[in-house]
Amino acid sequence: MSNAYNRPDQLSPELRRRVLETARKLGYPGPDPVARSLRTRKAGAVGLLLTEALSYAFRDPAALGVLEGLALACEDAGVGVQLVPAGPGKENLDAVHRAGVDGFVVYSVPDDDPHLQAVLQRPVPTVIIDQPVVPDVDRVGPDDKAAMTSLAEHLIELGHRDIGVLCMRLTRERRNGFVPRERQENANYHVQRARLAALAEAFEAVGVDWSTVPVVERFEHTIDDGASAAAQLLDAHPHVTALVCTSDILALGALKEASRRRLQVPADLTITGFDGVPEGERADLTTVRQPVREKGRCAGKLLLDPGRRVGRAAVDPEVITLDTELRIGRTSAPPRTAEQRWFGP
Amino acid sequence: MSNAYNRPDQLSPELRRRVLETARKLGYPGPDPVARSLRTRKAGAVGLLLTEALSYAFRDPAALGVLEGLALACEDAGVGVQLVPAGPGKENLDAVHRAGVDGFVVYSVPDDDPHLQAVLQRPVPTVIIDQPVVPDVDRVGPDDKAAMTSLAEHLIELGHRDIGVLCMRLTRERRNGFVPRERQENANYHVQRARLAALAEAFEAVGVDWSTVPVVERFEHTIDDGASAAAQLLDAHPHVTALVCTSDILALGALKEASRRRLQVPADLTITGFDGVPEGERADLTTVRQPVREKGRCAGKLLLDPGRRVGRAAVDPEVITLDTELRIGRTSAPPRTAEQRWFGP
DNA sequence: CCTGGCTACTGAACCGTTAACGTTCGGTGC
DNA sequence: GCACCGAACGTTAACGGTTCAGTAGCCAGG
Repeated sequence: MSNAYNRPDQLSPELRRRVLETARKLGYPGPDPVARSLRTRKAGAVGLLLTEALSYAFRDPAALGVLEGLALACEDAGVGVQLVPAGPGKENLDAVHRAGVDGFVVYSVPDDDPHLQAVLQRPVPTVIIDQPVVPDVDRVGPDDKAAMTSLAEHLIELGHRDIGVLCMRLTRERRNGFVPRERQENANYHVQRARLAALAEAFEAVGVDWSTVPVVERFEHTIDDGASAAAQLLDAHPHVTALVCTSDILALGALKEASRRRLQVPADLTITGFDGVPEGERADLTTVRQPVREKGRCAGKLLLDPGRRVGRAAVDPEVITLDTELRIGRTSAPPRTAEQRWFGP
Repeated sequence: MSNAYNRPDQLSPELRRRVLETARKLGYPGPDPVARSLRTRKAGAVGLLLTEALSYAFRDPAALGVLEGLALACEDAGVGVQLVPAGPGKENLDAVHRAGVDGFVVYSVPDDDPHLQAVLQRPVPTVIIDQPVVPDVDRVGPDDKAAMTSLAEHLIELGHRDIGVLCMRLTRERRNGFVPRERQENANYHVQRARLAALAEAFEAVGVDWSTVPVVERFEHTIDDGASAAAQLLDAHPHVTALVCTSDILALGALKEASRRRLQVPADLTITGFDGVPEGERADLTTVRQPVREKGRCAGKLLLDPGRRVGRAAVDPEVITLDTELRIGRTSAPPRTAEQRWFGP
């Protein structure tokens, strides 16, 4: 029976024909994929764990790029991609336990995410994209520290010393507003932590007291939240000459707010992003471009590469660091001097 | 054992604790999802079949909307969404056969798609979005004919009689260029067929000879292909006063081409789309808005509603028609009169 | 004629879980 | 003190396919 479908060479064409015909007559719909999976120990799909509501992934262009890259890699290998629902707040660990997949790709979850724990307990290979860093687990991501450092140096070279920062959520609990230094350093999102730390280090190196630099956090990652964060920051610190945003989305929001306030970018205010999403490109944003699609592709390949694994564990846990590129657009320029501020350029 | 995990109420807390502890000591990773699926006959996931390469779905905002809606519905029900790779060209029916899912959502495939056949042979419920229409299978979609008729009437009212049409692929085989009427009527994509037919009917009703109306087809569905289609059409028929596009993406391409030619829209040329995607909204495109997200949501709900099914078949196969809305933007206006063309408005 | 080897096919064990069923036992009502 | 009942727990048979050992049948060589 099984042979008739899967090994035409093992039996005579005549018998195969007879078997298949009888099967058809009996209304047999072909081998059951689940039973097959049980026996062969291959589900033919990889799971994608996102910390966000599923629908969010389709809003954020960076997440979309990752998804696209992963889908591409999986398509090549002929396996499906299963979106595992794991919204924040409502912990649904069962979704992780119940997913019939051969491996997981975990995208950008906080250090202490319980879903991640659940994934790691499953006896299947796992690749983490971006964050967090877990010992003995493959990871794909850019060198956030180095990338942010190069961006910071660009701003420093331009002459900015009086900056403000807009960042994404730092913990799983909803919180918005100014972030004291301690919270920055204890953030559960490794990527945000690294970017903030890189900024702090670079600016302290040129004599800026980081504790005076305003950092505003937003839990939701949307253009509107970026705008409101920019507003909050500019209201309290109208003197800043540059807004450094830890994502392009936030930067686009900042641009929106700047335009609402009739601030010239970059003449009155420099704004920078991070990611290099198409929308940012269109706005000619100064940002760090990272190969989002490549991240997904790379993660998929790593997960599916049969040579790399014996049993459940990676042969040799790898951390793949992807190249980033500083992209200088039209949203960054030297700050106005005091005179320029009063008399115009 | 099973009870310890799934029915805490069936045994004493003491025993449960002991069982769980021993399990942990033995390194038992929890019930195997595949074996569970085999036994319970529930995979905890629904498959999404797209006729396009998986990565394409992440490019087309309309497809993305559908995906988002479906993900939303599935998230509510706690089931995953599995993207089934079924790129065009390379037929990979096995991907359909091997997918361990409780049902399929099929999005916009041609009438004669072999993957669709494979899906229908599987003993699981299926919902088709948009196309094709298959007897006894649930379908969710707008009334394309009525929607396109209302758009046509808008153009007719404005005074357009000399139009050109840009449409998406009409068959599975790659083909680009002008489309003779016969090919329009034999298109394997039901939606395109319906939209073209509605246009033809409406314009013939006001005396336009449809066989003189140029229709240009593009296999790929991108802004650039829309632009090249517009170029091809305008080169051959510079006199048209309106370009009707069967999708917003194509219309955005047409806008791009118009701007390249320094044609004023809508003064020199009216351009209309179909779908109502955010990008079109931003361009203030005249279009037909259809609730793409709702399509996905609706399909998911239909598929997962336990009351609607006995065994594999739908109790009462349903065709859900979603409302559309004519959205008049700033890309449509009355055509210039002959004098205006020579002397300006 | 017997044996050895080859091919074509058959049967049974196994994958890990769940759900149904059977057993035991302590408690309650008469 | 006996009969009955329900809760708690142990046992077992599928679920449907794959795989592998084993058998039957055949032909060739000794």
